Amino acid sequence: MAKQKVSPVSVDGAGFLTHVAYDSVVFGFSEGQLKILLMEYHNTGLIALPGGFIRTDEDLDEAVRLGLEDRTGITNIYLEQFHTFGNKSRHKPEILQKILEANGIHAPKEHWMLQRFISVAYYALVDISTVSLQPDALSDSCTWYEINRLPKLILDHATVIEKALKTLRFNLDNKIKDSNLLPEKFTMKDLQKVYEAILGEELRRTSFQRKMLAGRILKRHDKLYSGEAHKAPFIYSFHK
Amino acid sequence: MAKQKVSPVSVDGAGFLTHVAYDSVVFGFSEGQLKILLMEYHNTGLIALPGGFIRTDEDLDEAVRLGLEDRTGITNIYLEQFHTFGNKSRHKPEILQKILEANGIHAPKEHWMLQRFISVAYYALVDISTVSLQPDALSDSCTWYEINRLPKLILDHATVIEKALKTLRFNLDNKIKDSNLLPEKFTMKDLQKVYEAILGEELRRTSFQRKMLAGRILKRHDKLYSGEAHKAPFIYSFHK
DNA sequence: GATTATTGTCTCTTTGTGAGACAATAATAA
DNA sequence: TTATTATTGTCTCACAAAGAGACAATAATC
Repeated sequence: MAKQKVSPVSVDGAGFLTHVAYDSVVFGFSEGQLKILLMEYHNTGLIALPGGFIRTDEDLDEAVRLGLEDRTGITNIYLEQFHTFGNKSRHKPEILQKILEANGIHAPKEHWMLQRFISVAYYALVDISTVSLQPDALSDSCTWYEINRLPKLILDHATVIEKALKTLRFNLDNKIKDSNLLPEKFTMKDLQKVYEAILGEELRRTSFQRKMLAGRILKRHDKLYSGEAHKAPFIYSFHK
Repeated sequence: MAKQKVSPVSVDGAGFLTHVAYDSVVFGFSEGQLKILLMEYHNTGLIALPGGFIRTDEDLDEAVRLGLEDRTGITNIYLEQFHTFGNKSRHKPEILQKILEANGIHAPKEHWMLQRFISVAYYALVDISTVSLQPDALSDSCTWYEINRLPKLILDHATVIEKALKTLRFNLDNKIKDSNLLPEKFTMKDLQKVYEAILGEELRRTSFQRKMLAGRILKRHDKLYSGEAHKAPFIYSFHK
């Protein structure tokens, strides 16, 4: 359950799969910090992960990809499903009700959006600098938050983020190549900064460099003359 | 979508979360072979993973655990969610219809069991020797199949199994301790056989032994005098 | 007491990584 | 032009983990 364009809806889930929703944890990186994209519902002060519902004629992956592209504006997002949350304690219809009310929608108790949801959670890795944020009708803001300065979130969204980060850390070596966390070209230091932000710890420069070069992930390009008073670093990109 | 006790049901999903199901890939080990538990629906010849639906008052994990305990008879199963399958191409109402018909249930087109499902998949690791199989009303058999001799399965269940095995292989070192694949006490060779069956490759005996002893997973007990003409192996159990 | 199959442990090698040394720059200051 | 400074690319040494094989120590049989 979360944020998506929803036209005034009928009591049954016409067009949507009832009892199923998705949430997405969008990781971005800028200023040496790992960040997460969060939405705020207007007139409520409630903050949540971007998410939505699945149309009856959409694949699950497709629904998540499209919903997210609507918001971030980028195509070719790296997206990965990591867990499905299905505790009955997640069901808090009063919160949904509050959001709907704030938007002038008076839904009866039986309304499908007020019923219990199983939520399939995905994480995404995007290059913040290439994204233009566009909040939708239900939300009044759409903001990057530093991973260690998150606001209070609705439902179990804090838990969802925690699990997303755990999964990302565990799989980082395999995922970094397909991630969109860095621009096309970057230095070894840039790459190391991303690793450090995600892992939440500092890494040895030399070991890191050796490890990265050992894998056949990186393609080396010209040097980058940044104008600073020291040796110029090589530029790299990921092999396709 | 799959096999579970289902009383003749109303058109809406009264008591169940519509559009949501679970499937479980139950791994077992015997005779040096990794096996999987499959169900056959009577009068149809259709073979499927054991699965079922989630009641509106059950946690997702709870529903899977209880459903599986019904079938295998063991408590304390090791269970882990690994993926949620949500392609729209999974929706094949004619198969469900066939199963219902074979059980004398004539469901109208709008029946909730004939609608599209998102299926949350779990895998379980059980010790075959401690399990007593009890097929339910809808199925006429409930059988262990060797992992590399699987029959034709309904829907995308072959894909589900493949992904389960991949996940299990990737996480084996972390999961083996909590698994129920072996009896309480076992030899190093027994343990190696399990690894080999799961990974699908042979392992070096000495390296394997060293690695297992290096981790603090195993407790060593007396020797096992099997009556065979060679040195007696130690017996081990997992530390709790 | 010799034979046979298997087990527990040891050594040698290779690979990966932590930790640090050091020469090679690219701009700036003298 | 030369020295200074910060940073980068690479090298060495130490150590841990894993592949590969050697070998002595059994438990039953011949």
